[in-house]
Amino acid sequence: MPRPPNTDQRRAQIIEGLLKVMSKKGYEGASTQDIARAAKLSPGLVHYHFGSKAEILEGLMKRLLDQHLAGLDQKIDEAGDDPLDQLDAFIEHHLATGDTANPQALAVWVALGAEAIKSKDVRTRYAAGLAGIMERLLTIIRHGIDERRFGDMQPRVSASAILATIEGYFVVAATARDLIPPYTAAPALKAMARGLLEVKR
Amino acid sequence: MPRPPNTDQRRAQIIEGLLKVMSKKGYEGASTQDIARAAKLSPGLVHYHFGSKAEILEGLMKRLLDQHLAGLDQKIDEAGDDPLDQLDAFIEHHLATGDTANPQALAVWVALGAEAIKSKDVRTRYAAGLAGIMERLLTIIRHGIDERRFGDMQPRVSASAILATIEGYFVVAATARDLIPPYTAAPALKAMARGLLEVKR
Amino acid sequence: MPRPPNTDQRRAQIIEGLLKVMSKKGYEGASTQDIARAAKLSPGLVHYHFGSKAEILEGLMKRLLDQHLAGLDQKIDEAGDDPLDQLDAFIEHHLATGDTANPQALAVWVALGAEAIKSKDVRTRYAAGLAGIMERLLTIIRHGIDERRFGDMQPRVSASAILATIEGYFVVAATARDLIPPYTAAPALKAMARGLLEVKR
Amino acid sequence: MPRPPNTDQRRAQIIEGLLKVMSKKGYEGASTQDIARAAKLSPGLVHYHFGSKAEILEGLMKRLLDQHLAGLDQKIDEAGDDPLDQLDAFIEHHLATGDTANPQALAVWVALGAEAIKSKDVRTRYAAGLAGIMERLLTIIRHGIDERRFGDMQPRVSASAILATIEGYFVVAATARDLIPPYTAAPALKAMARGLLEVKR
DNA sequence: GATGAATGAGGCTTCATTCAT
DNA sequence: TATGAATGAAGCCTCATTCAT
Repeated sequence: MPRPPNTDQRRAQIIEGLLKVMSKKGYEGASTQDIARAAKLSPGLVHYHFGSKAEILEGLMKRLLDQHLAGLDQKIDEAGDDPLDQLDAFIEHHLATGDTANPQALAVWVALGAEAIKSKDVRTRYAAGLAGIMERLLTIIRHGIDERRFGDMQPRVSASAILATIEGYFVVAATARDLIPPYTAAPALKAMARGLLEVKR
Repeated sequence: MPRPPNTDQRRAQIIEGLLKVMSKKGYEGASTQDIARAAKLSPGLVHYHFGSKAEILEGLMKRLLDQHLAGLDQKIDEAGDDPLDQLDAFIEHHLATGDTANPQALAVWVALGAEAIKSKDVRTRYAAGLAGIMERLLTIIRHGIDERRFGDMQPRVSASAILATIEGYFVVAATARDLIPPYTAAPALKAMARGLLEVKR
Repeated sequence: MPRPPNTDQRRAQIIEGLLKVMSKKGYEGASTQDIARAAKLSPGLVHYHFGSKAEILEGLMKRLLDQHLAGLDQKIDEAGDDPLDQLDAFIEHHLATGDTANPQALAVWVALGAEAIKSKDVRTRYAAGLAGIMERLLTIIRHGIDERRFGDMQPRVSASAILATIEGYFVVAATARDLIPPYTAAPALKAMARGLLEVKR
Repeated sequence: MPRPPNTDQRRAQIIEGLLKVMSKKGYEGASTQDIARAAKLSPGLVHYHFGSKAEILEGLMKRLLDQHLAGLDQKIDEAGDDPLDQLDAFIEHHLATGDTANPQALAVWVALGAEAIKSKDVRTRYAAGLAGIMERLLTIIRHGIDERRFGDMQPRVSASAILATIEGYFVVAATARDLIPPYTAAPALKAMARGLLEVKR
């Protein structure tokens, strides 16, 4: 009499465990036992559901990106058809709420950036994540250019600059939050982006 | 007739060893043996010259920051008295040359950001480093405001935004360089900064 | 369907391993690997069941003292109500049987004395152990005084002297056994104690 | 032009260094560097004057014993010809002055006892030291018996018992001094010895 | 004689992973 | 599925000893 499979739930639990631990200790610092404890599971079970620590990380990245992009797409969608509104929605989704809400995800994201340097696998996924985000931005920018709301410039240049600013705010917020006056990140980036995109009116 | 002291040289060698290894494997991934090998020294010697691995990291951060700030100050100085020229010099020092020259230092800097989340010590130093860089930027911005070349805004907001963009370009360059069109980082940030600072003429 | 827990047994095994090794090499000389080998366990397992080498020592001290005091209390109990009989039982429990039986425990006890000088933790426990033994002795002596079988003197002075003699026999037996004529320790201490306690009849 | 040899002085310095360190950290805990530091000498010099750490210990034991026996012989000599006076002098030399004066030497002696269990070399020397001390005691006792001041008993039994008490006081004083009421060690041992030796008048 | 840098083995501990149940 | 014991490699660091000067 087989018990009902709960693999998905367990995997989610474990990924959540890694998220918690990793936000404080990084990836290498997160031992299997730490993860198990944070997930309230036994150590053996972790390797039952994941072949290796690296696989958990893979799962975590996927979850983080999927959630982020889903939320982002929704926000952009809700912004309507105006490219400037869409741009603002894009920026706010990344930087609003006390300049980057969820500090755990923030810390993990920064840790992932460092991990990407060491591991080709992580780098590939991390870059794909950034590319996915940038894709949304490019769509908005191209739309703005088409509508003549933005100047005629190379979208990739502007998009990568905006993306870089967001990434940079993440790093600074996670390591030296005091340097950023509260609630200024999103407005500042909006101003910068307007300069870059030569927004009309 | 003792052997001539060479501690300074050895310490520099070891720090250089950490730099090399860390740029590929991160801090935790850089084992004592790795560092010794990269420095072409015996493992025991590492701990003869440094009390702990953390101390080597401390030395590395100091070296990185001191060199960076020295170069930065010189560039700003050479830029003359015009605040806009100074701003450009500041930006170029960080982002010119194929969008951030020394890839090793770049990778290490990103790794340090991640390490800063885990270790209070590293965080303190890292934040101090960022603060030092920002201080230069604030000086430039205040100078521009005084001269009425920049609009009248809160310098810290602009400074942190510019700093964030630089940090973000570092991360993206180190992890997903393809996303940045070559040689566009400095110009893009200059454009953004002009928008933000309401540069006159 | 988990593997049945055997932590208690394993811990006992490891403590036994330390006892064996320590009796020959002392505490510092007993390496983790030595202990594991003596316990017929893998090195990693030692730290799975004990947080540190110091914890194993703690366990060993506890075991040694608990066993010793349990045996001692039983012997005193069996001696009946006569204080002189109790005293003799006390002395014999420590010094009979070829002048201190278990040579392993003896050697370990001497090593613990040395360790007590270096480590506050060990010192505290060691002193507590001595105090526990002395407590039994004090009870006997006070009982003898009450019954007017012993002279009227300060019990602590006599008790500490008797305790010192026992401790000293341990050291000499463990390091220069030849100096003690066989089977003379207990009788000699009994004679000394009688002089000290002014035993009547 | 050879410089004046100072080997003896240096050796004494180094031995003194070991004494200091060993009284706090034991023999294994006393690293070569520790010893050098305590002796205010360079690490290299330690091995220039002593072939190994073990040799320093050998030197220390010799110094400790020679000094001790010299002082002891003098005290006994000063006590005159009365065997009881000699006995008291013997006891006082070991236990007077706040129950064992020099705490450093005391701690080292206890550490040596533990070391004797591990190392045959140390054991041989340690046993020889004890034997030397006991020899003095035996001489006194035999003298007392001859003079009919002591009863007719086996001198070695009494001597080893007295020696054991002294050793034991050392251990207790070094590890749990509180258990010994101040200034009671010598008087208590005198009383015990009188019982044992059946001292007349 | 003297200095202090250099060596390399070994110690304690952590950890990803496997295994018996 | 689940548990938690078990393994063995590897990491950081200490240390007696040697060596170049």
